Amino acid sequence: MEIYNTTSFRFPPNIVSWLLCFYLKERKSHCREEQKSWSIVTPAPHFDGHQWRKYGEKHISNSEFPRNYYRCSHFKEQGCHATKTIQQKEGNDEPPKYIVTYKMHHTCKSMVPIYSLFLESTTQSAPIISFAPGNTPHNKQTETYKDENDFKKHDQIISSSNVPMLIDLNLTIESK
DNA sequence: GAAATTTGACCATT
DNA sequence: AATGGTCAAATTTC
Repeated sequence: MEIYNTTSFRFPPNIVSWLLCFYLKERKSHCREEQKSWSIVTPAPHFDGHQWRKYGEKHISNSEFPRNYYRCSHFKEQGCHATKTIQQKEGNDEPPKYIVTYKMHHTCKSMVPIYSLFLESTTQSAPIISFAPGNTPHNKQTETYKDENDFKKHDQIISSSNVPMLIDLNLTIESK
């Protein structure tokens, strides 16, 4: 087994927010089917494993920053009604933070997973998160967490790190 | 030329 | 009338 290439990329922190969404108390209500909208705060509001199409922008009264409106890119072909808004949080955060508010769950099947990220989950089954290089089909996952203990381990690692929640993930491509 | 974004108009709610 | 959400034509980007 010979390593011939190593890539490192910064892992967007909203994944961490999503994990916390599942494992902190409030996640229970946030992730219920009947929940209509839920929000996260993140410095990286765009990467959440789904493709979005911007359809509007509004200035909000008493807000310094405009609010951007996105809907799922598969709205037309697949009738997916998931939407989100992104608005930069007031204050001089460095890096800036954004409030991302989601409405409706995805009903689409994502055709082109960027890093095959599965964070949608029912409350019954444990969520599955898998990372794979772009364009790689799901059977080439490099990491899969599928049971709760796995997740708790992951969660602890994340929780023990300090708040700038950027994780460097080494992607190692190996030959036989 | 297709697909995504920009941007003012338009609409609904209060 | 003010506010926030959506539409859609024009524009930009790939």
